[in-house]
Amino acid sequence: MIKQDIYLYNSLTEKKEIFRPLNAPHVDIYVCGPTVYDYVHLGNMRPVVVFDTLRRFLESQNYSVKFVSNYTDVDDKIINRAISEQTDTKTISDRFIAIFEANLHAVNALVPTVTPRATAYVPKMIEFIGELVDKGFAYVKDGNVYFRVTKIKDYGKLANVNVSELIVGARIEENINKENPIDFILWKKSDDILNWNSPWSKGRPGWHTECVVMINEVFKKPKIDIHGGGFDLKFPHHENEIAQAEAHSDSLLANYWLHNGFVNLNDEKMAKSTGNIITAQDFLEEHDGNILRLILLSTHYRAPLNLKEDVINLAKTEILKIQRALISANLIVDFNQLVPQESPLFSKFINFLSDDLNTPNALSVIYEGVKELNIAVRNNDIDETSMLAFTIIKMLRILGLEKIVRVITDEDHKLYQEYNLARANKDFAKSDKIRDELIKRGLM
RNA sequence: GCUUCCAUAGCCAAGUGGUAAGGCCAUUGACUGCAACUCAAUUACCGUCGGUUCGAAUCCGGCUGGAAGCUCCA
Repeated sequence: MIKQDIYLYNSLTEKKEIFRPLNAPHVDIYVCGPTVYDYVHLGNMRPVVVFDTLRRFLESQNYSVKFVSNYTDVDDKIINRAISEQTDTKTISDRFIAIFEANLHAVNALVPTVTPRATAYVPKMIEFIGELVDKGFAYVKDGNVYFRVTKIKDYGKLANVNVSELIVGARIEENINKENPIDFILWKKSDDILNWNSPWSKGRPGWHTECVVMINEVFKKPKIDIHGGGFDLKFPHHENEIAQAEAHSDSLLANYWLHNGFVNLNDEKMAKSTGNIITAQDFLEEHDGNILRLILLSTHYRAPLNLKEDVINLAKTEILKIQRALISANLIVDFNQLVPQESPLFSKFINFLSDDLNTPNALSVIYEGVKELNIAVRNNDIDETSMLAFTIIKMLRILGLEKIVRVITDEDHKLYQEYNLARANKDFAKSDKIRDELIKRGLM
């Protein structure tokens, strides 16, 4: 039973639309994953957290989600790295996939239903490209295959770019092989260390083709519900995916195109080219993954997010605030026996998430709950405490922040009771000693 | 050059036509054996100029400042 209407901002139409899956309650989501040639940086973690949260939210609303995120393991950068390290590309890919997956785990992202690797689908890509050639949407030149963009009448509809202006824009590299400067490559002739035989040449597929084919193959259909990724992928990557899907299957590939904003570092774009980056690995070695997750959810997913020291400290403080409230609640109610009853706050929370995944507002509901919980605990209102704790934990789980909930042991309970007893007996020397221990355990 | 987007308190950040959510910080008070925690109270006319409107942070236009895309990129 689906609970209520959900609105999502669709980049394709540039407006919020009511979300209607093609085959409810099933939802198909594809998110462009990383090219696995190096450590990912914090910017790469944004789509991970955003779309994982979308998935969790949809599942909480009783949708059954097939969540697919690929690994691009066919790429010049991987080849170059493999050559410079005198190894093969698979070694490089495997290494950085493992690191990336550890990063995903650290931010408590659910494991995707499927994580296809481009290398596993190359024969299908060759087949796909062949069909485009047969249909006249692609042409072969010197062993390379290019997509004939002019065959797509409204090319540019996603990124809102104009073909003639693009050409005038002149930053497109001159390539005399192409019929048109904006045509993009589907098959690249190459005898590098990573290549496949094709009817046109020994070579490898183009990046834009990889995603389309993986979507077609993994979902076994030409059109899915949601396609996500960073803003920068809108053009040309997603635009070109759409063009190929239209040519191949007369489909726009996905009904809803979602794009997350960028992460800036100290007011500058986070980019490897300028060296202004923090790798996810480095950040997560220094800070808890929940901190990163909270930071990424504290700003609406489409807005830019500026990372700096203050923001990290703020996230730490906020997590502590939630933790403290739940600990004090846990000291008077058993979390294993919470009455499964939701506070009215819960529907407010869901309403915010239903409005284009407004996580900042959703978080504000959690803080509201925290305040109510603190009051309930102080009043020793067991029923209210139980209900609020249940509700807050449920909300945290939907945001993927449930790991911040501390587990209180029997020993902790006992210690706390001793503390209260000592205070009641005005044995302050003893109570202060216990207090130190409680603080040490993070319980006060 | 072309195309988009953004500009809300010391900081983070919602709100997109009816007189500014939430959090951090700060100040004051309550609670406390002292403290911490917690609770309560206080703190913004929304970059700027002009227009539309009974009414605008919210719509339109100019200006200033900033960002992104047009090339690999989350």
